[in-house]
Amino acid sequence: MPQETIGTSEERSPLSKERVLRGAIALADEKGLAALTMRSLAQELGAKPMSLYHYVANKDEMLDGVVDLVFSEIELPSSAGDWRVEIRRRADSARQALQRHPWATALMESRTAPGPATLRHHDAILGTLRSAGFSVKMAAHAYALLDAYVYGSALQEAALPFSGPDTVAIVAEPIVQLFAEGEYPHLMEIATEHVLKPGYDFGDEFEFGLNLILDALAAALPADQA
Amino acid sequence: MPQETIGTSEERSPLSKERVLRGAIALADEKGLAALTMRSLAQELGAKPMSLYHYVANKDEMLDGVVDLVFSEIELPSSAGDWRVEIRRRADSARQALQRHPWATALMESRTAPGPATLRHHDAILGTLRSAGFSVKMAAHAYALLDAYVYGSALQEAALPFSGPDTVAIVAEPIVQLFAEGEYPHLMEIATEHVLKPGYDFGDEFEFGLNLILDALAAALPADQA
DNA sequence: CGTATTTTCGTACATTGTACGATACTCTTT
DNA sequence: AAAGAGTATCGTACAATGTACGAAAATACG
Repeated sequence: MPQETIGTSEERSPLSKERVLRGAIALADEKGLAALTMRSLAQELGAKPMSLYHYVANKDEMLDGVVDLVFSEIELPSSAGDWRVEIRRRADSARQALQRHPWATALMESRTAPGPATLRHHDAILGTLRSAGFSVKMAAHAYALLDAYVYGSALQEAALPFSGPDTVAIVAEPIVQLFAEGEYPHLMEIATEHVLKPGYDFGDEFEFGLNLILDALAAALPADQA
Repeated sequence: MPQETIGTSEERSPLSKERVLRGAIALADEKGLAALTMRSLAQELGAKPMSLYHYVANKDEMLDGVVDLVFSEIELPSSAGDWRVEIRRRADSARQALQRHPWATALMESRTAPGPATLRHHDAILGTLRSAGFSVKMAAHAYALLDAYVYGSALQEAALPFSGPDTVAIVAEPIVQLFAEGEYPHLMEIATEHVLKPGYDFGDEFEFGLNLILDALAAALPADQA
């Protein structure tokens, strides 16, 4: 049966690096990072495994590209306008991107080779800080601080067994029972009196920390400019 | 030649979960996380691969145990004494632990099941904050903030292609040349005027951020207590 | 001793990344 | 249209990995 161009709705749009990387992201989003294998990705794209290697040198390099693509989803801050607004916007945007792709945080660690989107991203933030009046040194400090916080929060959130407001209780209840023995009293306290309360949202923790950092940086700005 | 109890200095101390986990850490420290395979670990321990499975259910559970062991290396803060001193001590200690085991940061992401050392650790920090006078809610905020910062910094540091003061220049110089084209002007500026300066140490960035956060939390404490 | 339990291991298999070379396809030049 | 050159796809095969399964060896205990 050598006919094949009939109605098989298998879309065989031609491959490309772009399509490979986007397919990888989609697969990781859908089935998790562990399910992202060259074989399954090829199948998803309607191709055979070895075909991918025409667009990526190897899996590691592909993951580098994937990370850079995720970075490109993050809104860049502008150097004009209020720096606090701009920095906050990109922080929220980064958090959202890493929420959409929770596996990405893990990836960013192992990859040491930043791609163009990553570099552009870093450059934009530094530009915003410099335009706001921070000295070179202070901009570096602020940048390291903000970045550590954003990625650290993403790490925390990815490790949480729940996501979104009010979904906590379902998962947490049995866990709380486990150490009701009184071995971790303060964890208990936080859990029952804060996290398990209806309406709890991890996003609030994020906003609190971000505000605190921005306020403190704003307070340090005048002295730095002098 | 069926003799074997002679002088072969292969130490065949009996296996144990402890020995397996510590061996795993040692191997990851030495050869990197990718080199940590059940086979190589078994060899390191003078055993055969399948023997390990009497002490760990599978590799994933082993990694959970490894992460918990790394956590146990971090100094716990005390609830007595100045909270800022205590929190700082544990932050520095955590950074050091994650510097000793740079691969651990990546692991912490994927594992969702915290071990006893991890729980004890979290509990101790919350205890210190509560003793300092923070409200439940504020303690949760402060804790999330501090933790995100510490792990985020570890993530950054692990991604850096250098480590320790003054080792930057060697690696960074050629990179800087690469985008000397002027595409990333602010990165250039930071690089040449700050990071590449002799005496640069990433640890200084860490301390700056930690101080800023602690100061801001201290400032928020009185209002929170009221 | 023997017997029961624990600890160690040998073999085997499925899954992964990917090296290597062959095939199919596309485009230019005649 | 034919031929040739390049490009994109793929088939086959191999080494490395986690680990299921059950056998063997070591140990503990009556």
